Amino acid sequence: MYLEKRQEITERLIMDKPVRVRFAPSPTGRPHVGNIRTAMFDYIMARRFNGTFVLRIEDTDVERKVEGAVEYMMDALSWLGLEWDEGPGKGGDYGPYYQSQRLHLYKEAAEKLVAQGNAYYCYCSEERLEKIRKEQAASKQMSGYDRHCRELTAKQRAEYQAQGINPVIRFKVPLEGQTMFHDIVYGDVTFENNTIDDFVMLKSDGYPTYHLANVVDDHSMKISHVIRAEEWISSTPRHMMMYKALGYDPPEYVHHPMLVGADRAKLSKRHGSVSLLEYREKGYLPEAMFNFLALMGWSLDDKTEIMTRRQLIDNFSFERIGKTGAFFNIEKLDWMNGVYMRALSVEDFTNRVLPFLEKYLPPEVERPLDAAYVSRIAPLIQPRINTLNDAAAYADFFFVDKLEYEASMLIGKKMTPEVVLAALKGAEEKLSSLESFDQNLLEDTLRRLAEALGIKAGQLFNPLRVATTAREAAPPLFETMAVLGKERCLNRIKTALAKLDGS
RNA sequence: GGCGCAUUCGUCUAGCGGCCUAGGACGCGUCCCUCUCAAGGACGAGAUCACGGGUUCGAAUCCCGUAUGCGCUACCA
Repeated sequence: MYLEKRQEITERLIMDKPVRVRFAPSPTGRPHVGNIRTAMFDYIMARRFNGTFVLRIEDTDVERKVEGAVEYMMDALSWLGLEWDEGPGKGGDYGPYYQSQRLHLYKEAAEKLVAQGNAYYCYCSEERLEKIRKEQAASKQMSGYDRHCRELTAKQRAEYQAQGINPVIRFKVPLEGQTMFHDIVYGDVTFENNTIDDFVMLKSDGYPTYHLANVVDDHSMKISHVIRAEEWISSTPRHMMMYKALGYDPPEYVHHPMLVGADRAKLSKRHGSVSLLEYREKGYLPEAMFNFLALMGWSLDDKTEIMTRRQLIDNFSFERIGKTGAFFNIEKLDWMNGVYMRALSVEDFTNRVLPFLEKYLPPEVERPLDAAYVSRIAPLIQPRINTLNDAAAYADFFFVDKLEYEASMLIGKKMTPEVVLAALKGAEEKLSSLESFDQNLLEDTLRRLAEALGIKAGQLFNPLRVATTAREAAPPLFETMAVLGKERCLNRIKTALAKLDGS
């Protein structure tokens, strides 16, 4: 019943106005999986309710800005199929979509708030701010700006101005009362106004802080739902205050839990492999990644896990977003990627694995690879690897001429060199007289040979496997040999015999 | 320190007052299948639902407190 009520509320909120959501990354580096998961919620939400997905670049921190970060971001979004409807590369009616190109809007809003008495110029130096922070920390007082410039007289302002100080604009937070907002995931959240300090809206370089830019843009871009990580909950009351002072209607808020590292702390670069693009390089499939990421912090029911993009979109609902931080479990991703890999058609798999083989196979292997040959190998490796870049290490023996292994590998447990020698010699003889190297014929021939030699099938197959693949675990023998072909197999058996002689 | 949010198997999660002696998945173990390896199938171990009080005939589910974790506390986002 409780759930139904919430659902009703959500549906109504959605009906009220067209759904417009935005993903608003700050171009400070490679996009990590946590960022992208937020974008995914935006995308799914937009598609689910026939809305618009806006990409907006929050490049308001000149110092942290990283060259190429926007391209990385767009690359990552595109790889996952998170296509945006408005934004860089797409245009739209609410641009520009780079905040650095919208500076006049923020300035205008900030000055309006100053004129209304909701904000003020602050001339405090960084040194002073640093000093009060230290004092506050030492005396364990509440931290935050001490409102030194809140009630400056016109004369005082003129004096500071004359000193050539570029002021910041701070919001005048009410000293009393509470600010409350409703979050669709977390419910009602209330803050005492006296725990919030007079935050900076406009920096002295003329750039806005996140808080101001966010409010101005979400309003002017007609954003209906703000979807962002839980870390923003504490900032939301500031945003509410600005909406109110500016006379805007606030959007709906959907905060979602964060992705955490192994130490349960907010995911960041020090947690290692967190950049989304790294998963592409490691050979994960975008559809698996999409499915997996959607399940971090969201679930459909008590059992469904493998879902197509369409199913994920059609079944998405806020009510099913969880509230607790999720740890990125790579082992489960590996499993899920394997599921998706096995579901691919051979042709599709071949096309996807080809570049990975090109890249990771040893340098002596001639390039470009023969696509027809790869497509014969593909079905043998497809069910046995979990990521595309496992392919090269797993299937190298199909490509490499000189196999490296110890002679002792040929002699399995409960086997003697004599038996192995006889088995391989017998195989060499039988196989060389074979006209076709068909998988069924091979099996038939070799099983018969084992029988004739008076050994178990495995006692023949195992050394043969090592001889032809240089490993004890490999794809099924006869299929493998059929793909390798007669000449290569016989050569490898000869090499194995030589190794046995030498030992 | 202040404020906010959270807390169910190792991990991701189901659970919305009786269906819960808590379900599923990954991983792990045993077995089956089998030329090895995967895949697949069967079975199993694994959670006193953070703890303590309350409310109720009945609580993992509601309330209060405590603990712990995380987030915010920047002219970062």
